[in-house]
Amino acid sequence: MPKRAKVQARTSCAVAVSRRALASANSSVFTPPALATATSCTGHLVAVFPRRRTRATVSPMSSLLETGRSHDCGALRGRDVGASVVLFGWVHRRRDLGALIFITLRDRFGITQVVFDPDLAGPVQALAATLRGEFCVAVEGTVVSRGSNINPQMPTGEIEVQARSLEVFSSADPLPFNVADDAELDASEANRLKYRYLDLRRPSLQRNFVLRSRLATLTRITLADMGFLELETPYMVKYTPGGARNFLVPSRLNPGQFYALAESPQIFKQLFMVAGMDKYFQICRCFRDEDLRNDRQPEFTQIDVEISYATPARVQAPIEALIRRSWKDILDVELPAEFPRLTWAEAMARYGSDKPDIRFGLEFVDLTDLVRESGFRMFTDAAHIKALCVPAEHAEPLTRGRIEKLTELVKKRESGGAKGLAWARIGEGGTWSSPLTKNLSPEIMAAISERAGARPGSVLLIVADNFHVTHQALGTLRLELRDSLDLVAKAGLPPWQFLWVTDFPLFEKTDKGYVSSHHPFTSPRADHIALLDTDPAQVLAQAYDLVLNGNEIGGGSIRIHRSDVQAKVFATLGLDEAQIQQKFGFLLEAFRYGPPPHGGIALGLDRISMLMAGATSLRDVIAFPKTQRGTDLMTGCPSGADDEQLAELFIGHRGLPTEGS
RNA sequence: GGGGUGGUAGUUAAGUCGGUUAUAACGCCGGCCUGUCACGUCGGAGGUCGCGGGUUCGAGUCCCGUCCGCCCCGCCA
Repeated sequence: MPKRAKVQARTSCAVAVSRRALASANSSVFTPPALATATSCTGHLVAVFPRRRTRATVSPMSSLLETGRSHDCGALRGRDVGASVVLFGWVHRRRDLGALIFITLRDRFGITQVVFDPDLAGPVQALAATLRGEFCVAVEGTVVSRGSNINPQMPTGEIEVQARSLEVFSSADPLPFNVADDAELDASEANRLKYRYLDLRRPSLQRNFVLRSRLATLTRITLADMGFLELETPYMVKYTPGGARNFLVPSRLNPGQFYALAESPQIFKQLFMVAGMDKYFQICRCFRDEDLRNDRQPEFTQIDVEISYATPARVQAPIEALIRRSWKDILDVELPAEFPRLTWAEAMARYGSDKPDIRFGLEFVDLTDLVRESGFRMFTDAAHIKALCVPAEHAEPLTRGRIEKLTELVKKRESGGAKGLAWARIGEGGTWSSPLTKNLSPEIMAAISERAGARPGSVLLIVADNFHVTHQALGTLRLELRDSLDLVAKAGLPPWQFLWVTDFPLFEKTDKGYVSSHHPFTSPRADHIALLDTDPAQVLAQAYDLVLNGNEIGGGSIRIHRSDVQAKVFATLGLDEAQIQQKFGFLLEAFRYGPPPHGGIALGLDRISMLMAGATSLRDVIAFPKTQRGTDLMTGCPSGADDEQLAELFIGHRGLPTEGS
């Protein structure tokens, strides 16, 4: 309250000063004082130093808003010197040298310096002196060369605008954090979210959203050019438990019943295929009531695609084209003509991940057959014995102490829970320095070194356990070494490494039986359909993920269009006929009426934007994101609803924590 | 549900072993300054140390609880 009053005082003082300045000026030079009044017809503060006009019909009363801007704040260059311009924008910085005042004016296109020269601008000067950071203003003036004072750091640094008139659209309270100091982020995450509209003014975030917008536009252009139809699916859909938790929306017209917010348009896009839409896409919001992460928000945006008569290649080709075009147009990066493909089994065997980062080597070396008969208990008991061989040129930092830390890492439950980490440092002449020397014969050690390509100075890191533990532990270790040894930069590969991972298992076995790895509409490989009856765990899916630098940015599959196959999959998942009919009856019914074979994919628009922008959090590419607890600090959402509305929806509180409990 | 980490002026941070008036930078307010560009310079104001309780002669600091931000595991078909 006092703060606001202060600002208003400052502002009205400015009016008085500028009036005084106007009154004291040589009136013969000015148009009548009434024309140079301090408030424009639109109610904005304005100070005008009238130009000598050839046509008296131009009314100086007209606001600069009416005039409109002639350029954005990133447009002017040396070639524009002499031009008369109108700029709108925010006061980025002010440098008040007393008589001479510099203002940098910012909009989303750039920053331009404005100079208020008392010798030339007269009464405008007094108003200019009242400007503060983030005032929203209009400036009218002449583009002049900066002469010997050019600023090579700014695209507009050759020139500046010599102000003739200034109009303050609105003043600004001192900001809760600095918008102009963008390079060094000077705000806490909480404040950034509370004042998101200010955070979004920062040039770096503006760049992210320009990029995101271009990506969305390119998606529409590229896919539409290829004959895809942009179609919409409902957000309010039938609640089907299983999979991600749904947000529920109570139905007033159907008391006690709920819609679910769609966690994906999956079923509807398949029905589009049944409907003959052939090639569909949508830039679509999805909602999942799961815990948040740095790269997971409860609502996020997918580029959703489905095509009829699909094969994996026919889905992947247009996606590759879209990605290639986006990287070319937005980042000016040429991507390879075809992205490499790895089966899931290969990806796991070589990288211990279904989304491997292939920007650096450090692939797993399988030692199982070499050490199985070694007689060493640790190895004879393990189904999978694999190693990472850190090349000599990168291995120097791996001291005993560092290896000790890595051992603790792989023992953690979340990194696989390995029982330990065996290691060996290769010395001159190939001799091992390792706790294993007393357990392994020289022949076996030599054979391991040879297979791993170990040379003097190399370090071997070995995990022996079951499939899951060995691969997860070494996969975690591989990424840790990537970061701590800076392996990506040292590898020197192109910075964008795309990869298709294919042939995922159709099911995962859990305590409660089989669950879909992808979703229950994913088609098994044609040659694996028979296995559905005999060994579901072995069935591979016609599913594919698109991976970029170790991040899953999309996933899709060929769908089941045969009701007999769909029935077998449902049965394997343990659904009985009643459940199937209740959840998916309408889909199976649709499949009775001539469904085309079909398949598709969904790409994560947020994640792709994040990676393209070089951002480290999904929040930096989502305009109004939620906190990790799923709240919006700016609006205070979620919130309670009033009793009247709750009664209308037949909703009461049950088991809600009460105050003080 | 679990693990980690943080919360001190408008903002970002420092604050030692528990001890004098809680410190700095930026921002804000006032003065000076006609070529700055993170302008400079002189001065000033500004604090519920997240909140509640406890230990103590004395708590920003130690203990217990709680709220909130962030990171991770589980979870995300």
